[in-house]
Parts: sequence; C-alpha cells; structure tokens
Amino acid sequence: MSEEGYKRKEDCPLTFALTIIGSKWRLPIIWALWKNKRIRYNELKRQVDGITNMVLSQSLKEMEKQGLIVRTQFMEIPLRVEYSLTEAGEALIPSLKSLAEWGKEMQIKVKAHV
Amino acid sequence: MSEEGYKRKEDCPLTFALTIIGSKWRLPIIWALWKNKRIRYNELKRQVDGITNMVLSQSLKEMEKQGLIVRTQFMEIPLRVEYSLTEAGEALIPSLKSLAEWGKEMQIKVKAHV
DNA sequence: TCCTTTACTCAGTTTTTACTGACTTAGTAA
DNA sequence: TTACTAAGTCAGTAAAAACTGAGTAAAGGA
Repeated sequence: MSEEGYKRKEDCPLTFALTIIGSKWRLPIIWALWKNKRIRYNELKRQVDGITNMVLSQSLKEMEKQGLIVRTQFMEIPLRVEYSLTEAGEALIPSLKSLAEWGKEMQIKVKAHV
Repeated sequence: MSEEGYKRKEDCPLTFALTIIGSKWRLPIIWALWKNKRIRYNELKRQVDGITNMVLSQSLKEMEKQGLIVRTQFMEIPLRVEYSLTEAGEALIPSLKSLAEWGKEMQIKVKAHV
C-alpha cells in the first residue's frame, strides 16, 4: 500500500501494522507498557482498565511473537513476570503520536460541527 | 492517551483515530481515494478489490460524517457521484506513511526470524 | 483455617463486524 | 425485448473478536 499495489492485503506494510495495533486493547496495552518501561502482569491489568485476563494474556503472547514486547520471567516465588517494549515496539511510538495529533485535530473539528 | 490518562477511552485522540481507520476496509478505501484524487462509486468498488456494496456504501457514509471525505453528486443522468478526501482526510496520509514504514521494518524482522 | 496474591487458562456466550445475494430506479445500447 | 450501467439498499447469516465467570498452583498473612 505505501508505495504501490500489493497483490495480497497482508503484504501491505500499513495493513500489517494495523493488524498489530488495530484491535480494541492493543493501544492501551502498548501505552501502559511505554509509560511504565517494565511492568508486571497484574499491574498491567490494573492499568489497562476493563481488560479481561483472556484478552490480556493472549494479546501479550501475540505481541511477543510479533517482536513488539519481551516477557521476562524471574525465578522467584511467587512467580514474577515482567513485560516491556522491544526497540521495535518503541519505534512505533512516534507514529502513534503523529496519529494522535491528527486524531486530536479531528476531534476538535467534530465538536465544532455540533 | 497521547499526553495523559483519559477517563473514557473514546476521549483519547489515538483511540479515536483508530476508530476511523481501524476497521478492515478503511485503509484500502482511503488509499484508493488518495491515489485517484476523485473517484466514482463503482470505480472505487473495482479498485478496492473484494469489498461489498454494503460495506463500501456504509463506510463512505460514516467517513463523510466524520469529515474525512466529501461526496459530490452531479445532476446528470445517469447519476454521477464522486468521492474525494477532505483536507482533514489528506492530513492523515503522512501519519499513515510513517506507520507504513514501521510496518515495513517489522515485516522484514518477522521474515528474518523464519 | 480461610483469604489473598501471582500469572495465567478455559469453555461457553454475547457482541461486533463483515459477507451473501437479490433488488431498486432510470437511462442507454443491441 | 433483454441486458447492462449508474449508485446504492436490505434482510439474513457467518465469522471474528471480546466478554463472563470460574479455576489452577504455590505461598504468605490474619
């Protein structure tokens, strides 16, 4: 998409990026991860208000596979597991900020129309 | 989200931006609109391969309400209707390009891991 | 002893999103 | 007369995503 037509939509880097950040809870998770630098599972769950264990744990697994985050397990009892953004994950932030600024402008315009 | 915590997720400009571009067909539509500058309904449908009338027409309506696109109807017979991005819609493009570049890097990394 | 914490997992159900395929009105071309 | 183009609409259904609520093991505290 970014340059020319892709045969399959999955090949388009932009569509690909959206599959990574486009579902309901991805941004809140990424945001909490970024604010906290590193964070434990339950604390993350508290910060990402309203998320269920199922969605959170599955999201974390997928994001780990995708190379967005790292999971570090400490050999302690009780178990300690910390999550943090990878470099690739952090590289997303500027794009998100740019999108957020556009979103902010749009919100203002939408309000002005009411 | 972009600066501080929002009480409601809908208030976050980034979440808001994603509701605009995050569903399955939004990017392909925006992309076609941007490439063509102005385009008629059926031509748009041909270019956005695989989209159904229902999804396309509903998407266009919502995007018009959101101020992303304009619908211009010509008083001709047969009916001619053209769609194009608004300024606000075009302002999205740089953010999308930035996201697309990030996506491209990620795709390369993912492939390297296989 | 009972309750809480840690980091999850799971079956079942609801909600959301998208797809199927037919239909519309008016005009042109074969 | 039949068929096709324009720009859609619509009821019904399937598929995808998210939610509900409970359960797990091992340890610490009241």
